[in-house]
Amino acid sequence: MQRINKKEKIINEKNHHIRIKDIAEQAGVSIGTIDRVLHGRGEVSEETREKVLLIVKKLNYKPNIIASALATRENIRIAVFLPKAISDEAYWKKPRLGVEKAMEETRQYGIEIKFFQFDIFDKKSFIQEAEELVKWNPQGAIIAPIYYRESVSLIANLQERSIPYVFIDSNIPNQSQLSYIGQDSFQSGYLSARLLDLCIPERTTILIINFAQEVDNLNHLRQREEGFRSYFKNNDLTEQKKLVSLTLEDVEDDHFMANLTLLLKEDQAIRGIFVTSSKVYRIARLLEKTGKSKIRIVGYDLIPKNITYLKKDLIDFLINQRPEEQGYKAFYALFDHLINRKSVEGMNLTPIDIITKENIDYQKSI
Amino acid sequence: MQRINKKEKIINEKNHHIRIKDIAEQAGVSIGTIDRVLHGRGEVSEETREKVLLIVKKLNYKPNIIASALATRENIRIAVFLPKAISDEAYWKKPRLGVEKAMEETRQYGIEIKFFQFDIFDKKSFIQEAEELVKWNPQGAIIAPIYYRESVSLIANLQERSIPYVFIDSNIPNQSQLSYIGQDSFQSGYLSARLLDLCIPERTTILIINFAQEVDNLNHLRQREEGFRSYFKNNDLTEQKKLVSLTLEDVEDDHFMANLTLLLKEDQAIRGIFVTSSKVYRIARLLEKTGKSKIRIVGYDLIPKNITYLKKDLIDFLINQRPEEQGYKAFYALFDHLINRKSVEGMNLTPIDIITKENIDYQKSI
DNA sequence: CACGTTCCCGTTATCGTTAACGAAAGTATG
DNA sequence: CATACTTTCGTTAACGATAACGGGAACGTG
Repeated sequence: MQRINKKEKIINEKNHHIRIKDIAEQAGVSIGTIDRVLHGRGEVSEETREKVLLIVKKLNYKPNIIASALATRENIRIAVFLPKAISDEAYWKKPRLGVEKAMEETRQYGIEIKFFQFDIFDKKSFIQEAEELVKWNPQGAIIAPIYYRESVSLIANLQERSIPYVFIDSNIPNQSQLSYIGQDSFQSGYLSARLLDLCIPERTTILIINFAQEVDNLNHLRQREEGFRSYFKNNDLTEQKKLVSLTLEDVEDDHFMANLTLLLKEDQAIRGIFVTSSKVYRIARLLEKTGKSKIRIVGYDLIPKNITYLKKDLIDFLINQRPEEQGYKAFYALFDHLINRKSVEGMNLTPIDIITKENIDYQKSI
Repeated sequence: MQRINKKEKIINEKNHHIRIKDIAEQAGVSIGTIDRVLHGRGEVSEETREKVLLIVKKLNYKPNIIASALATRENIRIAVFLPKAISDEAYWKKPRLGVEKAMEETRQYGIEIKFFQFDIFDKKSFIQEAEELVKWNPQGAIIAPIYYRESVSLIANLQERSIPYVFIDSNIPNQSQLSYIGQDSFQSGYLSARLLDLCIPERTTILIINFAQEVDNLNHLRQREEGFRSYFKNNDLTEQKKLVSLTLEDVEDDHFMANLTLLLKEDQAIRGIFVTSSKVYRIARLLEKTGKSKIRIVGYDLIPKNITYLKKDLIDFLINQRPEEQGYKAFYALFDHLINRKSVEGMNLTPIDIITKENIDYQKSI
């Protein structure tokens, strides 16, 4: 008995696909004309244009991007607009690494990347780099829209030149971004609340700590706290768990240290701390000195200092935003749009990873 | 002042790379000869072979896989050897989806995939499909080595024909697999223990439930339990938490239901249940009827039934193995090896995801 | 009518690699 | 020495898309 197994076999379309040559034949024109129609290059009469487009559609022509990449002479330029990473271990290093990884994978496609990195504390540098970006005249851009007003001005500029762009990390809704890649901050706060709620006894207090002067993700911080509080509201736990918000100005201050230590000593009901940013290591450092006892701590981001305290059991959970993956995906969103000519998802919410001492070593960055 | 920004600009190598033509020129031979040397095709004298290889190395030649894919006529065949998925929602559907996704992305590279799927309860079908696989004569294979002895025989066969293969889901150490892609079961059990330990009070009992007759991942189940128990040993918690193992034979049995219900009623100290497999929904289903009260439940895999109970708060944590990603990465391991000609990581341990009701909707499968 | 200009289009070299074809030289055999 | 065969190599047409080049027709202008 002969087994055919046709269903099991996925035949690649390499051996039977539509080429430009085929369209040209069907339409009775030259391949040069097809090229002009498909790329809006040169002049074509309306009549032949329509005829060609009809046949392209009928035959369901998909360009061979391999051949296209090979034949294209000019590089495609993609601009990456991110905050400067302050140190090597800083958060903003990571999206950049993701972009570079994706770039490395697509080396042969002839894509040129240029980073425009602004000082996160200096609005002027934001504006200046934005100008440089536009001057470079890229075919696509990856943008972290930290400053709202200035970002809107930048993207208006891009819009005008019909340069596609994707947002990363933060979103500005209702713009014409090709895609947004980032985390749902509200939900990550909501999740953090669940984790703390599971881990600490009833009738206790939870501290929510915000560090001020974090310009770059003010919105994130707010939404994380909102999500955190919503969890307790939605689950009717407001009676059971007391939430106390705290905004700390200058973290290196001894004053701050003393105050918080005092607070923790006085209020023995405090059994959980939620830090809305990656600065959670500062709280952990403090508790390392004064003794952590039974307090559970949740914070954000896998930066080295946080990982150290996670492994020392001084931080219990870290929420990971997969920043490398965000850069990686942002690049591929543009790649798919510009090179692959396929549609990309407009909203790409990064998974919310729960990281503990036990799974941190298995977490791949990309 | 002119800004150069050279450091910021990554120039793509498209504009200055070494071509086969360049090597041919340097070596004083034809491009046909280079081709023969690089691919071991046809006859070349030892003398010219060495000369060419020297220059290839000296110029650090990297083939342009774009051009290579375009010029290659014959498809590359990759065999995928997995258990048959019993239903649409079954676990084994997922690695296949991952392979298909990767396949779709590399459509233009001319790769042909054929699935050889065996009945997981029938060793004979394993052997038969393995024979079919070898007969197909692929250039690479993705293998889930469920049956140890039979797998060893299969890969001996592949070895002989120098067909590279990657293991997925389970590993057989010290074989010549190109890569292993799967989870560290021990560690996932260890992590589960941490989660339950965090969530339930001291001086309580935890039930470890194994479902028998799960041929496909007997080893996984064992290692998960081992990891789970190790957590309590390593952290000196054996006094504090009592662990009780339970192996259930036939889960649809009323007897089982009655027994477990009784056990939970009798022993009020039971506050946590760890199910070592994706069958956790059965326990959840049971507790839905009898009342869950304050018992925390951890289990494996994001199959639809489990997700339903997770959202109903009847399962607290699910451990995700990212099965789609495993298939996806297995494919790319072979792709990198066969097409990209770059080395691949021999050990690729999948991240151990903690999934709760709050982050399940943000979990991307690939 | 000569000339320039514009519009529309066909032809073809090129991207870097593959692989088929066959040529030239050397070796073996009668 | 003629013939067949082997070894070693060079040449070249693909792969599919791009884009430069230039040709011919139509039209306008003096």
